[in-house]
Amino acid sequence: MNKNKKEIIEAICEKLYPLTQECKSELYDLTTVLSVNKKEIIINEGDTNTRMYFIVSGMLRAYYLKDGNDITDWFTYENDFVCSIQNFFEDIPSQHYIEALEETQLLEITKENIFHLSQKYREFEQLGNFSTTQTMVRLQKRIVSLQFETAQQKYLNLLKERPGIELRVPLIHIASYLGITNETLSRIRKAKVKN
Amino acid sequence: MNKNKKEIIEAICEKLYPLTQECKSELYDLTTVLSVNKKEIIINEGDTNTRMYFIVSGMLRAYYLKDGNDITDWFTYENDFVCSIQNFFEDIPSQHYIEALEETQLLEITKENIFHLSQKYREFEQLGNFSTTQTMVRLQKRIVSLQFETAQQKYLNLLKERPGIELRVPLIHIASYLGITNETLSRIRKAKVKN
DNA sequence: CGCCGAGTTGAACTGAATCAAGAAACGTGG
DNA sequence: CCACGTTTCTTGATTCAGTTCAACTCGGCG
Repeated sequence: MNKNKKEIIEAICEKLYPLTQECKSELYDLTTVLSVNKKEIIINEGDTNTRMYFIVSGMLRAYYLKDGNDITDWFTYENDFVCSIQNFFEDIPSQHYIEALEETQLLEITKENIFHLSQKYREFEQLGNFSTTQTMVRLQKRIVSLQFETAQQKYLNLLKERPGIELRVPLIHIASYLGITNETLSRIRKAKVKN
Repeated sequence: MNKNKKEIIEAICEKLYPLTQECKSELYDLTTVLSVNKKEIIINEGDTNTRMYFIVSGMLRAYYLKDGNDITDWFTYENDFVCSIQNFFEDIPSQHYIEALEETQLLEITKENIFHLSQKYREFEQLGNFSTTQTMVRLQKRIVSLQFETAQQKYLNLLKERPGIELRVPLIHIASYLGITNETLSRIRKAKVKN
C-alpha cells in the first residue's frame, strides 16, 4: 500500500501540478518519506522547525488548546499539503498540534528547500500557488458556513464537502471543528437517522 | 487626493511587491482607473465578467443575500486587492455583490490580463501569490474567531484586527460580518462604553 | 477482567435571536 | 436649506437553540 518516493512525486505531478524532470529529480533529493501511526503527532505547539508535508495516504487533523479544550481546526486528506499555517507563513512558533487520525504516509520538505525549489523552478512555485489558492477558497466557504448556519446545517454542509468523514473521524473532533458541543452533534446524528 | 495611474502602479510596487520597469509599463497599458461613489456597486450577483480591483483609497464590502438578508462577507481597504472569490478562482458567476462604503478609487484589471501578465512576468505572478497567501492567513484567523468565541469576543477581536472600523462602517454591516444580529451588537457597544 | 475514552441521554440554564416599537441619523427632492 | 421618508440604531420583553452539568452505556485496549 505504501508508495516509494518516486511514486509519490509522480502522484504530486499527476494529482496537483505537473513538474519538469529536472525539478522532480531535485525534489527527490530534498524530501524525506515517513510513515506515522494513528495518534502520532507530527507538529507540536511551539514548534519552530518549519516544514510542509504532502499526504500520500491517511489523514491528519490540526488542533489547538483553548482553555484546556482540544479544538480541531482543520482536517487534511490524501493528495493535499499540510503545515502549521502561522508557523509557515508568518514565521512564528506553531500554535497548532498536527496529529495523524489514521496510519499515514507523508513526504516531508523543509521551508528552506521549498524556498530554494520555488526560486529555481517556476513550475514548483506554481504548484505552491495552486495549493494556496485552493486552501483560500475552502476557507472562504467554511466561513460562510460558520457565519450564519445552524448546528445542523453546518454538519450537513460538512458531510457534503467531505463525504464519508463521519465514518473516519471521531464525533468529538467533528463537533469542535464545527464549533458545537459533542452532545449537540450526537443529538443531530440521532435526529438524522430517523429521517 | 486621487492618484494618477502611474502613481497607483508605484504604490502597488511599494506597498505590496516590487515589479520591473517593463512589467509596470505593460501593467499600465492593461488597466483602467475608476472612481466610485459611496453605495455604488462594482460587482453584482451573477456577474461573469471576471476582474480584479486594486483599492487606491476608500473601502468596499462584499455581501450576499441569504433569505433576503444582506450578509457582509468581507471588508477591503486601501492597498489591497478585491474580487469575487468564487467568480475569480472557480469560474462560476459571482455570488457576491461588492459595494463601496466610501468614495473609492480603484484600478481595474481583467482576469485575462492578469493571466497574461502572470505568464510573462514572474514577479507579477509572485505579487499574486503574495496577495493570495495574505488572504489565506487572514481567513484562517477569522475562522478561529467565528468557531468558538462569544459575540463580544468576536467584536473585540475585529476591533483589534481592524482598528477604527467601527467609525467607518455602519453597525449593521459589522454585525452580519460577525455573524450576530444588530440588536446584539448594539448592546455590546452599550456595555463597552460603561467600562 | 477492569478501566478509560467516546458517545448517548436527560434536565436545567443561558447567550443570543426574534419580535416589536420608538429614537436618531441620513439623504433627497422641493 | 428645510421637511419628509427611509434606513440605522436602540431598548425592552420573550423565546429558543445550543450549552452545561451529570449520569450512564458501550467498545476497545492493556
